[in-house]
Amino acid sequence: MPRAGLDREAVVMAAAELADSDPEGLDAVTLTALAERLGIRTPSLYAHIDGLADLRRHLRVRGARQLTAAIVTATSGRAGLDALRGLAGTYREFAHAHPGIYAAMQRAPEEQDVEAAAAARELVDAIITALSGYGLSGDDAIHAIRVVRATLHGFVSLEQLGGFRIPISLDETYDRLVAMLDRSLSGPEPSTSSGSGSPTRIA
Amino acid sequence: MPRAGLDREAVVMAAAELADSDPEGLDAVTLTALAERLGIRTPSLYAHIDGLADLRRHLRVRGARQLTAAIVTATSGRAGLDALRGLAGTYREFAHAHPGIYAAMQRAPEEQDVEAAAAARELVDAIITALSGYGLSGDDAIHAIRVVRATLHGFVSLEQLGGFRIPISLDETYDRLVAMLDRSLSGPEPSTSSGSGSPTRIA
DNA sequence: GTATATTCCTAAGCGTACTAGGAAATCTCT
DNA sequence: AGAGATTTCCTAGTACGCTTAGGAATATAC
Repeated sequence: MPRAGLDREAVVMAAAELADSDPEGLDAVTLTALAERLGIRTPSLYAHIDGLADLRRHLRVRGARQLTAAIVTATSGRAGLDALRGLAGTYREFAHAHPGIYAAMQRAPEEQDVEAAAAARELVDAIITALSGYGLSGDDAIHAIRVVRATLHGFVSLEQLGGFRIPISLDETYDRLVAMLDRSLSGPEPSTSSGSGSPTRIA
Repeated sequence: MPRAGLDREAVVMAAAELADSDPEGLDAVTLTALAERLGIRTPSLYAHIDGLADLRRHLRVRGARQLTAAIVTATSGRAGLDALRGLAGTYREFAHAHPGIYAAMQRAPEEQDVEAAAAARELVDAIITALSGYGLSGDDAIHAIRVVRATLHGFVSLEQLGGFRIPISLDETYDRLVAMLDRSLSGPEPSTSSGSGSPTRIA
């Protein structure tokens, strides 16, 4: 019996392609379907991954890294609204191009998964770096980054769930949302302030 | 063999309680676990629901209606920032109190599911009504409502996914997010305008 | 009180994840 | 190049969840 010459990368990549291409999305990623796509039997997958949960974990980490890289390339050398637009555009495009992976990233990781934690942290760091031109610091920076992440994720998530049904431009809505974020990031710190922590903490 | 005296409402309610109480969340809602909780055998559930997909559908609709009702009671008689705060607070509290149901609501409904579509529409209508005090109209209103929905959902979703790890007040972040929305809703229409549709369209 | 409908059951099928254990291919090391 | 060790892949089989079929007991309608 000839070997397929697989390794973990190939298996995870195939799973990612399956998740992104199948209309069922992430639910289409069964070990059976994945093995069939790779031309091997289901139990043979266990030579490369440690079961379905482990595969999903790899998908999550892979997606986070991919998105991080895309954000870095899209925002390096840019600042302010320019960087924010790059960030927002990249974020949304990633979700459109990789709906299955984006869905996989929306599962809470295990508590002790250090690899996933590191990948998530790098993603947040990339966003912080992209928005560093706004000159945020201390707790303000943390709150601001949280607001940006929540807003971008919320829009993309609702868009993917089919939450917007009226036939009016979603691009326009997204532009306005980005403009709102820009005003919020540029504007004066709100008076609600509660203590100023050490500068350049991480959100 | 005595009967348990169930009906569909009781079955769906038990499923909701299971989803909200179990640490596994929505994944804990299997027909086997649900039947056990109700003291019947798995196939007996089919007298009340039409399988797992149908059960999830009912959970989705039930959640949307519950959230709609909560928003209506929390915002009626209030306007402007007051109403926005009521809306935002209710939204977040609902997600905290009902994590399983909120998760169930984040699954794309079937295309032809008119009941789910109606429930979703009523939810959006409740938000529109809550924010009517801002005097929005036309396409601006649609974009504004979309931005509000995306932002609230995004924050709550990230919060549930464990996306915020730094030990800095999430309440404070949420307050700032709400303040940002208030400024955006109150401020002048952005110059990006592209046509003004008929007034009081629905987002 | 009888006929009908509903609720619940057991039995059985199918699909998916997973484990055990073995054979063939590849790698390593001299 | 060849022997031993490792890896990849296999078949066989278990466990569990969803689902259907068909029957018996209970509630409901007239």
